[in-house]
Amino acid sequence: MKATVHGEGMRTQLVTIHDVARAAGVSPATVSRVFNGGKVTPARALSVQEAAAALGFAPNRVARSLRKQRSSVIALIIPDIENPFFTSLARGVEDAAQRTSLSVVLCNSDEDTDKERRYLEVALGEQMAGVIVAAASQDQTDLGPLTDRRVPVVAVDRRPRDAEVDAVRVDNHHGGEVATRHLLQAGYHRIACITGPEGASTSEERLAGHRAALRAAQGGAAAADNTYVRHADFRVDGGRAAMRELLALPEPPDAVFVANNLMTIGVLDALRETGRTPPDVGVLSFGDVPWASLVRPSLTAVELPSYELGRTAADLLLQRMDGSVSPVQTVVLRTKLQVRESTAGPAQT
Amino acid sequence: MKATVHGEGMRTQLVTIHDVARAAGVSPATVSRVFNGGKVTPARALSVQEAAAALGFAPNRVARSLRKQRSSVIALIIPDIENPFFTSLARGVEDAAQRTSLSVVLCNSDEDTDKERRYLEVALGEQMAGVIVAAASQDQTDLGPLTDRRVPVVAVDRRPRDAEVDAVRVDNHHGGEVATRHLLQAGYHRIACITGPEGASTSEERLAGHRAALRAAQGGAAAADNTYVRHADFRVDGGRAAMRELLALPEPPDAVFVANNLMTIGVLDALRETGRTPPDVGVLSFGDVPWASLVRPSLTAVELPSYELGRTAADLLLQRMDGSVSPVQTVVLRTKLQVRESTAGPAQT
DNA sequence: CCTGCCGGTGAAAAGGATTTCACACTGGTA
DNA sequence: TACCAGTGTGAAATCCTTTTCACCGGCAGG
Repeated sequence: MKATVHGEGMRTQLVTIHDVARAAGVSPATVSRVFNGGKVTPARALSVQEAAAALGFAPNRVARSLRKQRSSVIALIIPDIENPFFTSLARGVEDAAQRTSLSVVLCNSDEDTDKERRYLEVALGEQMAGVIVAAASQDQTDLGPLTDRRVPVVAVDRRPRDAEVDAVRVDNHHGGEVATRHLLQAGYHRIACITGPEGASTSEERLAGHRAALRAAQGGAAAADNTYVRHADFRVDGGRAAMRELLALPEPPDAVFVANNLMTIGVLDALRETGRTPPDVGVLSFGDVPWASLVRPSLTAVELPSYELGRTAADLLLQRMDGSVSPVQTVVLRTKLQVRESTAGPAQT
Repeated sequence: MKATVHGEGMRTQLVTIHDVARAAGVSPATVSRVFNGGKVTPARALSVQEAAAALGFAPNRVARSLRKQRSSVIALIIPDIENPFFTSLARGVEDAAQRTSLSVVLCNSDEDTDKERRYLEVALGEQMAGVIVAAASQDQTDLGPLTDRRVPVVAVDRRPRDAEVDAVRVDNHHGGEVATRHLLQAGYHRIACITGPEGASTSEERLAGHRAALRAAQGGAAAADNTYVRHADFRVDGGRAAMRELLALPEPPDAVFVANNLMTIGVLDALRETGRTPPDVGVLSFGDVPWASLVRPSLTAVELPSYELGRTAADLLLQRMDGSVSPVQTVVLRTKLQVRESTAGPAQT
C-alpha cells in the first residue's frame, strides 16, 4: 500500500484538474463542478471521482483562492502564545471552526505591534477568509486594510480603538470590582492593585473596577490614592518587580489584586522571597493561574471564560462569513469568582 | 492621516501591479522586477515605488504563490498547544524565522491524526515553503505527499517512522536513565515509571532509559518487572489516574519517574489526594513543570531544551529551503537534570 | 564601419482553479 | 409540427503575479 503510494508519489508534478478531466473524458469545468456541488449527471460524477482517486488528485488551494478571492483558512492572532489564557482561547476558536471546512492558523504577535502588522498583512495578502485578533495595542493595531477589503474581523479580549468590528470581551470592570470587594470582605484593608500597561483597555477597566470597590467601602479618597497602584507589563517578571516595590513600601499592602495570571506568578514569587504566602498577604488574580491546583496554598481568582471567548468570537466570525449584515456587535462575557478556602482572610486582623 | 487612509481605503477593489504600472508609466513586468530585485533603471524604480506607495499597493501573495509554486509562510504543526513545552518550542521556531522574510503559522493537531492530516493537506495545498512537525503519531503521520513534492520538512521532538526527513529531538534514553539514577542515588528503592502511550518513540525511549538505570542498580529482574510501569496519555488526567493506580498497589512505589510535564501535574494532584508530597514520595518529571517555582515543595526535573529544539528545527528547515542537498540529518540535543533541594531523598529510609 | 554582446524593457505565457456564457439536447406543451 | 423551458456541458475568460523570450539600444572590439 505504502509502496504503491510512494511509487505514484515520485511524480513531483502536481495532478491538476485538467489531468482528471482528461482521464475521465470530461471538461475541467465538469470536474470542478463535481467537487463544488454543481449539477452533474451521476454517471459522469462517478467517473470523475474515480479518476480523481486513481490519480491522487488534490485541488490546488492557491489557485482556488486566487480565483475565488478568498481562501479557506482563518487566522487567529494572539499576543502571547505562552499565556495559557490565550491558548485556551485558541482551543475555543478551533473547536468552533472544527464544524466547518475552515482551518485555523495561529499567529503569535508577541505583544509586538510590528510583528502583528506583518501578520495582518499576511492575512490580507493570503486572502484569508477571516481574522480573529486579540490586539497587541489599542491605537497602533490597524484593522482598516482588512475591513476595507470586507474581510470579516472579530476583536477578542481587547478592542482596538475605533475599529468598526465585532468584538467579544469580558466584563473587566465588574471582574475587578468583585475581586477587590472579595478581598475587602475577607478583612483586608490596604489593598494594592498591579495592573497592566497604561493605555490597554483591559488594564484600565480592571483598575477602574478595583477603584469602584474601594470607593464603595472606603470612600473616594482611598480610591483616588495611587500609593498602592502599579502598572506592569502583563508578564511574570513585571509582576514580580511590581510586588517587590509594593513590599518595600513603609507600610506595605496587606493584599493585592493582580490584573493578570502571569503577573500573579511573579507576585507569588516575590512574596516567597520575603517568606510570606497567602493568606498572610491576600492575593487575588484576574485570570486563573495555570495548574492552580499545584499552588499551595491555592489562591482565589477571577475566572475568565477564555475558551468561551474564543468560541464566541469564532461563532461571530462565521456569522459574518455567512453574509450577516447586522450592525456591528459586542458580546460581553461575565467573569466568575473562583473562591478557594485559603484566602478566607488575613492571618490576624 | 487616518482620514486619508480611510478615504482611499473605501475602495474595496484590490490595487494590482497593473494599476501601479499604469500610474508609473511602465509595464507590469518592470513593477514586478522592482519588488523582486530585478534589474531596473534607478529612475524608473523610484517612480514605481512612488506610484506603489501612493496607491497603497500590496502584492497579492496568492497570485505570487500560484506563479512561484511556493508561498512565503512555513507551518509549525504541534500536538498540544496547551503544553508549555510546545509553546516554548514554537517561540524558538518563530525567533529563528524572524530573521528571514518568512512568516510562521501554528497549527494545533491536538494529538489527533485526522486533524493533523488535514493540516498537512493545508500545508501542501497552500504550497507552504516548509513544514516543521511534531508528529501526533509514529505510524499514521504521512509526510510522503510533502516530501514527494519536495517541500522541505523537519520532524521535531517526535520522529515519524520511516520518513526521510531531517529531525531534531532530545536524547530521551539518556534523560530517562539520568532521571531514574538520580532517584536511586537519593535513596529511593521502589521506583515507578509513568510513561506516554505505547508506540510513541518518546514514551518508549524514556522508559528504556528508566529500565537501563534500574538494571544497572538492581539487576535485570527488577528492570524487566512491569509492576511499577504505567502507560498514560501525556495529559494531566492520564497522569493522575496512573498515579492513583500505583498508590493503590499493595506495596506502592516510593518514587516515580514521570515521562512528561503535564502528567506530573496529575501525579502531584493524586499524591495530594492521599496527603503525601515530595520528597515523602520522590517525583522526577521529564520536562519541566510550568512555573515550577510555584510548586511547593519544588521538584526535580529533566529540563528539556524546548526553545532550542524549535530554533534548531527552523535552522535546519531554512538550510533546506536554501537548497541544501546534504543527506538527511538528525540532531540530538541533550537534556539537563534540574536538581532542586526538596527531592534530596525519602523522608525515612 | 560592422559585428557581437549585454543590460533593460515590454508583450505574452504560465500557473490551476472557478465561473460565465453560449450551446446542444431533452421533454413537455400549444 | 413548432416552440419553450430547463438542464447539463465545454470553451474561454478570469483571478494577479512571475518569468520567459524577443527586441532594441548602446557600447566595445575587431
